[in-house]
Amino acid sequence: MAYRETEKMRQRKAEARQRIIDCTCTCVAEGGFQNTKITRIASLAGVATGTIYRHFESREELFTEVFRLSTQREVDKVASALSNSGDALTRLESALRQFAQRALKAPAMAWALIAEPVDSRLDSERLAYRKAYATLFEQAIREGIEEGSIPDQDAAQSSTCLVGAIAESLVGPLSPVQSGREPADNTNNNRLVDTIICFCLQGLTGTRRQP
Amino acid sequence: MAYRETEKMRQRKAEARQRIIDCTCTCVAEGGFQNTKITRIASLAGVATGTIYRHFESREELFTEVFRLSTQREVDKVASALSNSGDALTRLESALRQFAQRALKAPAMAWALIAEPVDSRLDSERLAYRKAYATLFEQAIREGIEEGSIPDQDAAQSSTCLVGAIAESLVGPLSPVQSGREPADNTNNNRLVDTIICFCLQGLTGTRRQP
DNA sequence: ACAAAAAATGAATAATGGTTCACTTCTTAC
DNA sequence: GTAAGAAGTGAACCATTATTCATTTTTTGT
Repeated sequence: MAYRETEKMRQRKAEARQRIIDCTCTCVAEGGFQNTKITRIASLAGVATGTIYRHFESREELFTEVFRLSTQREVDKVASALSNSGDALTRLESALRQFAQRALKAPAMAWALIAEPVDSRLDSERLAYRKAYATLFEQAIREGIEEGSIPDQDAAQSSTCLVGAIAESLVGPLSPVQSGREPADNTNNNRLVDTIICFCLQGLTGTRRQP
Repeated sequence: MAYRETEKMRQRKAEARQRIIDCTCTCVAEGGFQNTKITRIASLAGVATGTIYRHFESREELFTEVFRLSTQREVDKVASALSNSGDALTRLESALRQFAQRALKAPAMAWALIAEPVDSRLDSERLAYRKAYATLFEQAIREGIEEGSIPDQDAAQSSTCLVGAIAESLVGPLSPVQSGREPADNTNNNRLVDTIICFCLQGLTGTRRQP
């Protein structure tokens, strides 16, 4: 025997893999998945194109991994907002806010995750991502109904509406900057988020609110 | 002079063009835009592939045309619902219902128009399609505010939420049938539509409703 | 130092289906 | 019937990148 994988090599490989993932994220944040070429990732990561395939079955698998990691981070933040103390409605409001605000803070990546045209396999990841949000919201709505802070309703259906209303509202603002559109500032973004949340909470509670 | 285009030829060409469009619709209703091959359209329409290109610049242009025609039909129905008599809120409700119900009645085409992963040029048609709905809803909300049937709010923003909530709610039910999913019946569809509409109208009015 | 084994390389390859275009067929006017 | 011109044909072509794989480089244990 001559070569055995050592801890050092295992670590070096893990680093390369991570670097590939990070550089893919960079590319995606530059121009979405569509425009992300394997050659570009390789050159950014300082490896040969063939090396990518030592770490990932295919471009698609790499993209799936990046999509999952990126969305998991977002979903976790929303889950964390929902796990705070307070009544369900208040926690839900802060979770919805988290969802929208974080997207507007990192618009390029959010656009790729929410609205970029991607091929069908990546699109099914997107469905799962939206479903993950909906499931979290649904649970919170159930709790709200239980404790009385939210009126009785079809929690699964309402949660889907919440995801749709927020995502649709983000599509415009997130779309890659076109000439002649002024860049969104924090103030505008905050007003936008308030308005979306107002609609969503009214939809949930059937009680008039001021944005 | 020898050959001049006659009325007869003009008509024959128009018929061929229409046949190509119709067969494209058929293909799209079978498997979406993605799976629609030029060769299949040609064979269905009884013309050679090259003939398609006598009528349309490219596959993409043909798809764009089909997308526009199909969506226009839907948007027109919604516009027509909005032009009935009655207060704005009532007309809006019937328009939203129209949107959702028609989609569920022709699920394959609706899926292609609303949720199928398509390439970016067709996707911008989809944005325009959603924008067209939103603009119609926005106008009705304005009228509602004016006449007092809807409380004051950001009509543009609310209309976007309406489109998002409905579209997102349709994605699941419209998704190409997977094994193990029972086919939706009218009763279920009607309940689904009622639930969506309830959320939407509560979001608009901030007044509790029963689905 | 050596050889076995793994990892890295990157130029060549492959797959795909939309698109082209040289040719054939059809239409029209005389 | 004829010829000019348009429409129709469909097999061959092309463009694009992800992927492959024969070769080179690196790592490891003795």
